[in-house]
Amino acid sequence: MVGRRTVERQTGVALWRQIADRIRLAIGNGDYDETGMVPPETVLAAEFGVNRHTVRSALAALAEEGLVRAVQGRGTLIERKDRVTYPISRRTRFSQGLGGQVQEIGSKLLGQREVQASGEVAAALGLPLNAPVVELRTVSSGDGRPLSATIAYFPAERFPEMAQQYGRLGSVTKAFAAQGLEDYVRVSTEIVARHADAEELELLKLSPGAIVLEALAVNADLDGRPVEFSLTRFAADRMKLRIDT
Amino acid sequence: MVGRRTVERQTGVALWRQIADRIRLAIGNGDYDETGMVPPETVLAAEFGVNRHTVRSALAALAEEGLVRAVQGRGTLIERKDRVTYPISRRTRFSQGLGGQVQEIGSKLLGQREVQASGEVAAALGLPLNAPVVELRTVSSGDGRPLSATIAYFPAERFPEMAQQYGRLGSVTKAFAAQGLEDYVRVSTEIVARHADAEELELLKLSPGAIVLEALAVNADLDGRPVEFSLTRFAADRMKLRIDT
DNA sequence: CCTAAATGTCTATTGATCTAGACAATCATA
DNA sequence: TATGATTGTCTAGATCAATAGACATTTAGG
Repeated sequence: MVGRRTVERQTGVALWRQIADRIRLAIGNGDYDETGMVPPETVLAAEFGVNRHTVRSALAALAEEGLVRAVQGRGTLIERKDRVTYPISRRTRFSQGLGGQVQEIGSKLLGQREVQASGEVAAALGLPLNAPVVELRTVSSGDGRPLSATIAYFPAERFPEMAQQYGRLGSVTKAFAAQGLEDYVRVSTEIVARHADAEELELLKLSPGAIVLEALAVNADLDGRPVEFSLTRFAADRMKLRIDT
Repeated sequence: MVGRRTVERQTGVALWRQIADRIRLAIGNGDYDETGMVPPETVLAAEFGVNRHTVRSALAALAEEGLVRAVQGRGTLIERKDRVTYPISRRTRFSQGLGGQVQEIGSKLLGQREVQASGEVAAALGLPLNAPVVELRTVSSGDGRPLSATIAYFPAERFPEMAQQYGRLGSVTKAFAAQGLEDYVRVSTEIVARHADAEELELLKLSPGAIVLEALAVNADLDGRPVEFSLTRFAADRMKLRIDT
């Protein structure tokens, strides 16, 4: 990996947070797999060129996330190794893609309502401005930890029962099927990365200051008519996206 | 857009930096296109629930980046609207994809050498461990601003002149062609997001604390044999990735 | 059972960040 | 040419982040 042991000062990002991010990445890369432990605090402090207390703040943040557990006299043990891979392809289906990587996949419906399409939503779905659309907000989890938060929009005229069917079936694919749409494909996905905002911190149970990968996706039926526009925010420290082409 | 006007305290990320990130995002989204200006400092301070001085720190950081310019008595003018879209598809070619979005595309070769393939590189290229590979390090720019930094690996036995040809032609596609490979396709791309490290801050001329999108890509010839493994780090505040499927 | 290695806790100090308020300087416009 | 809106500058104080050092506590191992 291409990890460098340096931190930057006076950047608006606290040193303990930078160090926590580095250690989380190193754990995810398997750098500490031999021992199953993070190096001692004094060693990390020397590596990063900071005081031991600063390293302790970083480790405390990782312990708060449940990623490590410090044991007095022994060291800091790694509890979890992270980063689930989320595949994006023409046939992207959330639950299928994660198969095998996590034991339990959960999807929780946070809210549903009918709204008027904003400019962005209307353009994506090929609808006139202010056309009625169904909005679903969901959070998906793997092994009990939230992985992504999604806001999805569907044309209300074509899929009037979307909210109801999703609530019953717990799957977009099944909800489409129940309304006569047997198949659909991913048309485009746009990805940006940014800091998580307050709502995302709560929904995804992120440690504050974390990064989210935001994916804006359009799905269409086999005739090319858009059927879904979704905005998914992935916890960047728990997920990577994989595009197979 | 789904932008919320909240900032988090005691997160290890300074408020001025969070606010700078938000405003940068809003500018990129075209939220201020009507006026071509950022809202007044007092308004922003009220929106974010912070002191005006804190907003000023954020705007100073954006001015440092050349994104805005404050004019006493008038307001803070937007100098650049950001986020170039980088398309990822089976036929991903760096320079072609950006066509029209930026005037000048520049690619600078930082270094070249022959190294032994690490486990990661060997696995991606389908080579034995420690097989000889050519490593190229480059930085690409649009309109004079760096957009991405790449480390690319090529099988040295098959493409012995890779470094030389790239230096001469300035393009991976052309360098391949000069060595008898007429066509190649993108096989897979993995994307993660994280904070930029010190080297990336310098290479990409990022404001400290910024986020990078890291894309690990494998290209193969038409027989499916891998010809290139690359690790590209995009300046997340200047780019978005688009996957057309 | 001692010792080394590691984490846990405490105090004190310095510098960065954020708030608060006041006022100056500049620009657009009525 | 006033006036209001806006950015620029300064001071002071409060809170957070980071350093420094000392010592306690726990664990593993000789």
